[in-house]
Amino acid sequence: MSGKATRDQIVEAADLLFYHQGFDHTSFADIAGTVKISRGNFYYHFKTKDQILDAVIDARLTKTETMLDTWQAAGDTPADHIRSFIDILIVNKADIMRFGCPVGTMTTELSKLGHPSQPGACRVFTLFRLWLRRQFDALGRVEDADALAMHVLARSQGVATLSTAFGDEDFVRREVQAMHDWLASVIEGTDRPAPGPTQH
Amino acid sequence: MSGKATRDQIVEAADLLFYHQGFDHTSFADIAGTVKISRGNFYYHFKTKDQILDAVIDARLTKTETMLDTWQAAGDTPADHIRSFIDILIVNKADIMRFGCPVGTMTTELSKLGHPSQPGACRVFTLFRLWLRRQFDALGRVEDADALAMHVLARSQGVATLSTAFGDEDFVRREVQAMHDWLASVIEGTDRPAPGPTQH
DNA sequence: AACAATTTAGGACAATTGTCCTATTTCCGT
DNA sequence: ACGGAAATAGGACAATTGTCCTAAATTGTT
Repeated sequence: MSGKATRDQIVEAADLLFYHQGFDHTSFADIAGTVKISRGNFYYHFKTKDQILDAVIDARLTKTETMLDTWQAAGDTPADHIRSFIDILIVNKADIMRFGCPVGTMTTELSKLGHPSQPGACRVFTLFRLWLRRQFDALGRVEDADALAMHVLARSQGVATLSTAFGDEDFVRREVQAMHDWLASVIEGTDRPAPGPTQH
Repeated sequence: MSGKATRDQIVEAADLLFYHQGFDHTSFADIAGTVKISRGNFYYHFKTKDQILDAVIDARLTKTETMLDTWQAAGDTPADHIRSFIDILIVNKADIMRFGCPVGTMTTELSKLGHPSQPGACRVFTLFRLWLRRQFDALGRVEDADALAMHVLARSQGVATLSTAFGDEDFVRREVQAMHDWLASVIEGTDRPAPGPTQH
């Protein structure tokens, strides 16, 4: 088999395992088991476990970039783009309720471990942040575009964390709807909107 | 030394280490190192690592219950009580920026590990949830009190996660202010408020 | 002071960890 | 078909893990 293909399989399996079990709790044996490769063969592709982590982060970065580009290229309005981001919570609801947000949980774990790749993992957040910032820019909220982007990120992270804790599907739907309502008030209102959940 | 005192020291040290490094990544050697106790002595107080985890969860439950009772007993208005909760993000800002929220990060980790004590850890969330629910009840928002409580919890969790990722102190202050503004609109408004961040 | 119960220290134990080496197999250009 | 490079398998290695046992030390009571 081509070495590149094996390497990709390792990265893909590690990506999933890091998401499902966490980076620290995932062992070489775990990855080898899913890829069906001997443990010794790892050393040919990656010298250390940290190198696998960096490869996973790189893969996530490019995958996220591609997804955002696709949404952008769909040609909808900036508001539609933001709505697409919010709806990740619905589309990936099953996974998020079991394992949380891949980005948030990994950055938190790496922070606790004091791992040197924490800033790298955080760059995925930055990707979303800058992309959302551009959408709010296009909506005319130039001065507070970054604050609004961070607000959307924070709301999403909070919903993800609590959905993992409680496993309450209705809660997720309710909060997603509240975020959509909030976004609508941001778009229509000339004045700054007051935040909070609406009823449904 | 009395066995009870040693046991308490173990639980206290484990509590901090689980918060700082995560449950899985914390070893008996780590705890023994901070308590200055021989590794063998653990077995007298706790048979397994999971028993230590349960003891830590119990300790957090009673500590949280005490804190909430203290706030309640202060005799302020329900709105003041909710404001006290929101301000945890400011009071514990330094720790939260380094290690995240103790409750959120532990429930997430235990979920990923498929650990049997995950529901136990989640009970700390439930403590906050029911307490917040009572405050919104007292404010007259009886029908949607639980939804409002979950909303406050989610916003706090989101701010905690992103503050750990980015380490942005201003972001925390901004979002806390936005939560206070939102709360004010919930209290004053007869109609259901529209959510979102206000400017400062 | 002597005794029994509680508490502690030190280490054994098998299993697992990440890392690394070497022999073997597979692949591809000639 | 052959030779050299790429890729893989299998295992060695020291270190660490959670668990568990036993002897020694400490404590409190008589």
